[in-house]
Amino acid sequence: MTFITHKVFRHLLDKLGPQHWWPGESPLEVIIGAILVQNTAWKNVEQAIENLRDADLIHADRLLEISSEDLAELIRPAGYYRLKTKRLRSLLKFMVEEYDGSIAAMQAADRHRLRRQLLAVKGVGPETADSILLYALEQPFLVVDTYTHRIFSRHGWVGYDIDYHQLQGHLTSELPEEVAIYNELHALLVRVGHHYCRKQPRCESCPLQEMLPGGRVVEPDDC
DNA sequence: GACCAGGCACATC
DNA sequence: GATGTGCATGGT
Repeated sequence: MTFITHKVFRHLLDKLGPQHWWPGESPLEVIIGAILVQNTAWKNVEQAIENLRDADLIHADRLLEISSEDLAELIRPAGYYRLKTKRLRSLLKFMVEEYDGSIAAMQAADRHRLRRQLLAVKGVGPETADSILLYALEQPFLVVDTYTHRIFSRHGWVGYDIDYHQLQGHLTSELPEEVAIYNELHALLVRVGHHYCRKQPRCESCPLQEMLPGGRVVEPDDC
């Protein structure tokens, strides 16, 4: 048993320090961000969230009161804005109908049942659900994303064809089930993931390439 | 101008 | 069950 995940976590945390995630000011803002960031650069999401903040719309009930057209216009910078308008509304509707729009009520619910409920909302897949659970509700679910998959498969630590839940299980099986650890690990992987190029099935100069043999620190660099 | 970004649902075979 | 496609803005 090598516990590569634990080694990667220690290495990145030592080298880069805590990332203080999620970049959002309230649980609801995190939830909104989780939808808006789907297949989108965070930079674009920031502008959309700022628009909502400026309009004082970081409130589930107010967001459901305004028209879809108005909401779409506000979140336009995040891309896929018509699609994300629908997804946001269906998620907010779920929260209001099932939990009275209360973050505390969601936190008090059985976390596995809540996860299944979130996955049943159109537009909420496993990564979005886990992002909401971990970063908005502080429940121990590790978020797996394209960077996680790219990093671990490119180094040969897992097979390229591994799916979301297999990868999630592989990673969590080597870690204590703790919110603080899941929080940092995902944040660190996103940070370093930006330096892994999309194509090459194998890359010799990716950031963590030389981590294992010598335990040597490697600067993140383009590959 | 091409390529990419912290996914997901749906169509088609 | 696997594979392909639409969704869209903004930065490099």
